[in-house]
Amino acid sequence: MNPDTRQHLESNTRYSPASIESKWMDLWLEARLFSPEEGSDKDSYCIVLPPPNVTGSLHMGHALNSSIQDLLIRLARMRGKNALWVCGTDHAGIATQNQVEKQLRSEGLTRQQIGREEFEQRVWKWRGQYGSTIISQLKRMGCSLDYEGERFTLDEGYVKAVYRVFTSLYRKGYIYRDEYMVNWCTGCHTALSDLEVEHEEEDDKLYYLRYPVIGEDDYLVIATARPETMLGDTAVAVNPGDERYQDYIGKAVELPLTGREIPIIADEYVDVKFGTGALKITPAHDPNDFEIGKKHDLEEINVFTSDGHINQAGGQFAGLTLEEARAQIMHRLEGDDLVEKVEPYRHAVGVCYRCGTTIEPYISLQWFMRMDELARPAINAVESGQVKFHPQRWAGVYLDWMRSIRPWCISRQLWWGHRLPVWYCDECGKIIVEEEPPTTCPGCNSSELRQEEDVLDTWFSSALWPFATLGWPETTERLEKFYPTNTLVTARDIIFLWVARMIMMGLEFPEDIPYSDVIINATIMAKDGRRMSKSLGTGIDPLELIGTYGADATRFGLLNMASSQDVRFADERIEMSRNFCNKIFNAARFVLLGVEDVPPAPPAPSAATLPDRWIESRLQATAADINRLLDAYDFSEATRLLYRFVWNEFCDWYVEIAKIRLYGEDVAAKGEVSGHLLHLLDNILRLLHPFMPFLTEELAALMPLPGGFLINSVYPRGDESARDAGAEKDMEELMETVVAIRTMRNELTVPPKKRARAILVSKEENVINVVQNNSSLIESLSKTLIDEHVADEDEAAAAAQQAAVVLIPGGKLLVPLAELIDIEQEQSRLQSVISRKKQELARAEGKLANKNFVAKAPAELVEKEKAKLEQHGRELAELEQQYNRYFGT
RNA sequence: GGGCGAUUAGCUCAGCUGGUUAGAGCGCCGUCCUCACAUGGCGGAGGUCACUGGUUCGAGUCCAGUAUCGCCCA
Repeated sequence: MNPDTRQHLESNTRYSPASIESKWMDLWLEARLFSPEEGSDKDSYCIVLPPPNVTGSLHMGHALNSSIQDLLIRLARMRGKNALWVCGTDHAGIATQNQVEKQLRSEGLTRQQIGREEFEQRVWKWRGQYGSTIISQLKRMGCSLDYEGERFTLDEGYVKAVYRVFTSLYRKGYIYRDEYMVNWCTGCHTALSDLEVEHEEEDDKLYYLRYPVIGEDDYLVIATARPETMLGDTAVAVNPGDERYQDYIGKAVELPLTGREIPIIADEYVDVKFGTGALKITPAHDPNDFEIGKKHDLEEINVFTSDGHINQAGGQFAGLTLEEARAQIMHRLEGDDLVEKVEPYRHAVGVCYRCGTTIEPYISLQWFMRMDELARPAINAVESGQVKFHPQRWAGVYLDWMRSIRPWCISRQLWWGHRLPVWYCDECGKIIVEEEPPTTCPGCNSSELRQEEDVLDTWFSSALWPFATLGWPETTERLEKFYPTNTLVTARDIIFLWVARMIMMGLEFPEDIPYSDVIINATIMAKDGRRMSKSLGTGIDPLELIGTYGADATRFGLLNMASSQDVRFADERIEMSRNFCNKIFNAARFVLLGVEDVPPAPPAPSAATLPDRWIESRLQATAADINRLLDAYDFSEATRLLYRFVWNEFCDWYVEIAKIRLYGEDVAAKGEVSGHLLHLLDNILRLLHPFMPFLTEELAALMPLPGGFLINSVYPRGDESARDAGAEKDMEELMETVVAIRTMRNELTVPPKKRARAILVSKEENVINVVQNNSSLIESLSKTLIDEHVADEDEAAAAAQQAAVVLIPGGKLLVPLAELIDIEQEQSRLQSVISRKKQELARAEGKLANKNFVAKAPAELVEKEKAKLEQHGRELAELEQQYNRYFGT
């Protein structure tokens, strides 16, 4: 170690992540360690990053999600796989267009003013400026993505894949054009698919309106939440079984404010319990009414414009916004005494997932994709277990949706995205669908061709992500090697938007599943137990966490708190992880600074002490368990296991015990323990690396061991057969002994520095050996020297007149009191020890008194209880004897 | 309206196929600035496992129902 490094380590008692993190990311990138090896014959492992929205920035979901993905990809790499984590973003049609339109507005412009071509140029420019925000944030997280191979859903090659898929599906008849009712966002001015509409409960009003019956002095009262749609009513419907309205069926009402005459029809769909049981039917503005309209051959009168105003069909109200129209219509109806009442009404309202505007059901000419045939093999892939969900329950969610899948509206009235590869011939009306732009119409030879204005749903292109990013439709080396990919890690709200569609498209085009495992990561909720919400201000910015605690701690903390269950965010977890990082840093400081000037001897099993054998056994067991947990995707349990091993076993015990030899006089022992410490630290760093890459890489670089980047080192697999059960048992008893002494000392308020001595009372040879062979260890850790051994009570009584008694496994210790503390304290302490022991005895007695337990429980368990009974009974007797000897009865 | 999930210490969460003295982190109490670490050490207190029934020798764990909260779908 060079003197500067030494000085730096000596003077810094706390781990400070900031400078180290950026340093290592630069070095990794420079050494090109994140890209797969070309022409490698290693097994492949591939994850595709679910492409984040190019306008997006890192939120808690991404942070957790990418922590998991990076853990998996680093693990695979360390396990010797040729690993590829595909990087990139999707073009996010609506979101990006909205961003740029906002920018234009600030310049007093609209996209219509500058035209489509210039608008597209503006968007590309915007993307160049802001589009890599989230990618650079992933670098801050430490993510080892293949940044060099970053993809974008509007890349040249990617567009080719999209057009190939579109034309193919069109020719198979899955894609078609139709005039149909769609979800229309008046804010974004486009159609949306069902999945892009979010439902929110809202407090609204239910308006009861009177529609006069023609030719009679009577009226029907209908209830509606949207009175402004009445301008487009073309019928009133009642349930055919509703006795209240039998006489009205077949008659007609006069539609107020318009004077139009509309029929009263009967339809089973009408719910007699809703409102008055009479329903206004507006086929152009309600999906259910649309169906009823088709059935009864009603006219569809569209009264809205695409930007949320009343159109010419709305007569005197034309030009008003929907809100204004509602107010004016209600005002007029009130004036005509046609309002029965208005009630408060709570119902779910559909809103745009991008801008929050209320969605209007709207009839328009759109492109659709039929999904049922595509869904069938995708259902089968999950049912058969070819694609597995983790946790498994999400497979059910996927299957439910897939089994009742509906046609997908794939066209969007936007200028940013993949413009449909569709041309219309104005001469003969032919529709031409080609990957390459046609020059003349194959039907009439006309060159007057017009390309479709609409673009595709962004999710249409991102459904191709697992293979389009690897080069499909070309047969590239990447596609051959990495498809199908291995694992997809994503949030649950993306199961339908992505996972389902990726599986369908994968099976249809490269004709294989896109990945075999789908991990649905937990949702991190706000502290109020609900989803984090920007508008409520309950969101937490992961970048702030990284700033405060470091990327490693943020990653470890997120993995620790998020198991398969949703979890409320708790910064204590991140703080705990920050402290853990600091603990590791300091343990490494101890090792690195302590072993530096001795030649580290390799750990020789024969020379190993009990603690050496114990910690090695624990290391092997821990490593094996970690591997098993990671293979089962149980990341949070893996963090707990690592924490326990590093902190509670290595730091709390082994390091403390190592100090005896490290700071002692015996040079050979010093070398041996140095060897063990380096070996352990090396393994700990490698085990931790996929969880906290920066700190571990930094510390590994300071190790006086050969080897390059830790990121390229071998992940310890652990070896169950290398476990040393005897050493583990002996060491556990030794630790129990130390803790028992410490507890006694604390309870008797013995000053921490006060040295004490103790007499071991035991007849068990192994106990005597272990205690005697490790008396310096016990002394160092408990400030109590066991310097005498007697076999039984009589000898013990002779050896110590007045002593505190400490039960230890296989015997007890007598700690002469005279020099320690007063007798009374020991008396009350002993009383509480006795009462605790009585409880334990009673528990075992109770179980064994139950005849059914003895008869039916496994013999092994019964034996265990009997052993407990015996042990507790014996110990209680000894304690009571001790008590009586000193304090009378 | 349908489905899924949760309810365990003051807080945030673990607890695999039913059998451990029900665990962790934070917080709390006591104590210690011991030469890796006060983002620390040592010791400790704290739980009728939401409720009601059932299955079982034995239930936090399995079954049924109830309540509350959350998420998704319509």
